[in-house]
Amino acid sequence: MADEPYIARRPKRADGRRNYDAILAAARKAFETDGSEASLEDIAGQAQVAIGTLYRHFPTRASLVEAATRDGLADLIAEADRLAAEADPLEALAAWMGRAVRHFSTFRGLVGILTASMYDEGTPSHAACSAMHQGGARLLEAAQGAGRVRADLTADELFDLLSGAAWVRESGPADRDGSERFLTMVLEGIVTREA
Amino acid sequence: MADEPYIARRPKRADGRRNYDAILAAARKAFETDGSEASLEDIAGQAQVAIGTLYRHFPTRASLVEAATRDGLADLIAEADRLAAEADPLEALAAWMGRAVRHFSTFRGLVGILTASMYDEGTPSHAACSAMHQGGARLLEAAQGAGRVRADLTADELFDLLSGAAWVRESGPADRDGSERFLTMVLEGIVTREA
DNA sequence: CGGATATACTGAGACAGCCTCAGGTTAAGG
DNA sequence: CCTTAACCTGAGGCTGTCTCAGTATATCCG
Repeated sequence: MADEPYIARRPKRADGRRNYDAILAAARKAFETDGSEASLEDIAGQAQVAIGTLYRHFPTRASLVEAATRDGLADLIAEADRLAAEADPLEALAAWMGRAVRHFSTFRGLVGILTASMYDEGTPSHAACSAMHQGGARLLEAAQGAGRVRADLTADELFDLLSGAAWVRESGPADRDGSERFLTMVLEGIVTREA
Repeated sequence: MADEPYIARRPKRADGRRNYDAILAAARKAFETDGSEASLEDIAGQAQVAIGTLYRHFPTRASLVEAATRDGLADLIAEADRLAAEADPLEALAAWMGRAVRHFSTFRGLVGILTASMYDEGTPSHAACSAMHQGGARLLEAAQGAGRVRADLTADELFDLLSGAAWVRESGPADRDGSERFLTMVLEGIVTREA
């Protein structure tokens, strides 16, 4: 608890809000193009704002990434709740896994930041990551309760599998998205089954 | 074929070889500690060599990484051949997968470089990566031929799974190596089987 | 409307890391 | 020894991060 994680707050003054939003929009575009390591100076330039202004609103790169992906993560968490109400727990889990992988690989570098956030409390995205962890764990437990998923799989392990799939998606060649098949293999296993 | 990939060659003069080796040793240590993004200036400093000397021997970071991991990759390839001679094809494949994952995560950032090399011919590690790809593919085919592994799994997909596991290993918390269980899940699948 | 004031903006500059290249050094062969 | 190709050096240009002293202005309130 040495220092509070920076959660960028929407500022009070009108010009502040304008700049905050402009920076966020520029950041989303830049992250999409160049990944999470996009130049902050470029982002500031695109937002027509001096570099100091960017740092005023987003003191760390992680805080900017967090703000840029906040809505998407919230959607993902909401989706977990929605799917939990579905009839088939295995289908719900599988569907959510696909969605999670897609969110994790919104842009290059995101999975890494999210994974780090999961285990480091002093990080802007930690709270949201924990919430997502819970959502995923609930879906997993439901599927396990129904006897559809092996009982010895932990939520942490599930997220390892999801992160791996997301990493493959963001790192592989542009013309091949391996994550779909990746998840199939994870679900079904690569070893043949006895009939 | 625009430009040849740069494979660092052991230089001719005695002082050149000395420096080359010193840089390589320093690089291995630095990569281990700081990952593949370790400061090249620091590495040069540790090797008691000016920065220009480092660049003379290793014109790109990738070429230094390639040289630093060349032996390990060669061992891995040799191991594939050795295991191919084993009795049980599935055991051979599984054993090799574990070994591959361990090599891929020798230090932070390696998997990314290796994955990029796999699909980009203009890269120092491309040749070795291709050889490794072949070795893995042979083990896979053997296991598939024996009916032990699902026939629709391609070698590319296998490497996706391995890369994912390696990435989890290098990115996860230091006190938990998720790659072991990761591979178990990949092999067996997380969905329960009908008896 | 006209201060007062907290909030916000600016951009120069310190610093770190990458990479190049012109100029100096030296090992090795004859 | 002398030649020469191989090698080494480190200043310097460049990009990018991050800070901070100085300046501007939105907003509130009388």
